Amino acid sequence: MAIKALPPHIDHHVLLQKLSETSLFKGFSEADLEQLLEYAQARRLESDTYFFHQGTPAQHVYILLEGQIKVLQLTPEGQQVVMRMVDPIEIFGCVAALSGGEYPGSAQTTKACQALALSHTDILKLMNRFPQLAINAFQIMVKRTHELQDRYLELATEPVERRLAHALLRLADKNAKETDEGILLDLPLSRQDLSEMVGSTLYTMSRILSAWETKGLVKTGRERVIITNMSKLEALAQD
Amino acid sequence: MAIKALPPHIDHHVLLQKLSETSLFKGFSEADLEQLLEYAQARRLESDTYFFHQGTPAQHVYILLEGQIKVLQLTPEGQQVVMRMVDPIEIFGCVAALSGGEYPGSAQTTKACQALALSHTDILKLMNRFPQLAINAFQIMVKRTHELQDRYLELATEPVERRLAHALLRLADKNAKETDEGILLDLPLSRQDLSEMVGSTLYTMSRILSAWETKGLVKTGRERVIITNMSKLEALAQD
DNA sequence: CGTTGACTTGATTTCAGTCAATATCCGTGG
DNA sequence: CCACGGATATTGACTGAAATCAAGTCAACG
Repeated sequence: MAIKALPPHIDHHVLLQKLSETSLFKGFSEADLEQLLEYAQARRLESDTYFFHQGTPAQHVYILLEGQIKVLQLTPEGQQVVMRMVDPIEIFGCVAALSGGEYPGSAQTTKACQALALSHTDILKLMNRFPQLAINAFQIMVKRTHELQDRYLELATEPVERRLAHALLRLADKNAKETDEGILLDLPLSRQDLSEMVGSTLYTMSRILSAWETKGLVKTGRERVIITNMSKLEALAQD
Repeated sequence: MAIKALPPHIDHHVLLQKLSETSLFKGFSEADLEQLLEYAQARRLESDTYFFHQGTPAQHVYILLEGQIKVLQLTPEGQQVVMRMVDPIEIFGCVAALSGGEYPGSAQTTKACQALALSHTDILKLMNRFPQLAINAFQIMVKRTHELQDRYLELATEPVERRLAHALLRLADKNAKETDEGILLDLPLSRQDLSEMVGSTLYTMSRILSAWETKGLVKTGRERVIITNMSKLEALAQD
């Protein structure tokens, strides 16, 4: 029950409640979760640090409680590509850790983060005890694969501008914060970051955002994007 | 034991042998396989037809015994992208059918094909009886995801020429056929097909292949590619 | 302030897509 | 057997989207 090193501001019951809503632990009773948590370790990381690095043996699955991370892949030439953004109550590192290989990418924090870690071996044990855990993991994989396929298709067929629109809409889905100016994407978001999500360059991002700003679709600032006209942006993304 | 509609030229024992080597049925005894096959139906399809279409409910998992198929995805604008090629003793349709949604792509035969079909519901039953089946399915998903990630990275960072080189090398891995001229890619392979694998156009494919031919890397013909200088092609793919 | 990192903008280049014309191969049927 | 028609492929000319390169601006922060 006692999770090592979990900071006091996280209420135990709220935590259980939250966990029972994650895709990994969906359908688990409080008692089951208590048992699961026996194995969990808390991890706290500052902004701009790494939970794990590409190519290292995958020893842990993580559940993000607070903050945000991005999963990066690095090409041999050193170019970065953002594979996905992870927000609280999502798991990451699961593909690698469940199959027992190496992490295919690096997990970089974009804010201060609080997470739970479960070791590779413990997870397998737990899956034996709770078959539902394996089923849930499988469902997560399936969903992940679909998302990746969608983005692959996008990358193969759509021009940069539309890809950027899609990327912003996806971010808005998860990180929307209403303000009087519009929908603020609530995360540090440089032109460089955007270009890595979209498979382009920071220059092109800058140009497109400028053009959109004059058209009244967005307001931009240093590492900030505010969507001021959602419907027009959606129209742009589709056709 | 008796599989409906399986043509006589397929020997039962050879079939069992083959199946036990597939990633889905790895580790299964002959007796287990016999039981599994109770549920299997044979499907025979001509070249250039479809096992299933994108967007239809995923009712079956298929195991390809003979021939070859490609899994296509179609954009709303009608552009095709080849997600992967499937060769004998691989399974396809598994992601969708195991998760119970719709097929995310279409499975088109490139040759006459012989396959076994297992229904969605039967597979779930069998997974209960043989937990190893679920584990194997999971491993397949993991591998598939990795491959897709690799190709995503490639698409996001590499120029067309290198992507084509990679695509040909991947095909050579699975469909190599030694000839006196070099390594023949043993499948009907039009410029159009290549462009859909690489995310480009048939014109660009034609130009690149012509250039390569004058450099002595390949020999090309109508729907044929022969790799004559593998090491140079590999060098091109890497850097 | 001065330095630094994020951003913008213009000029230029390049890669690859588009369009159009032509060539080549292959099966089919007269 | 040859001619025709329909894929399939090649090639050239052109265009365009986006990358690259190069200044330069702006805001934050010690």
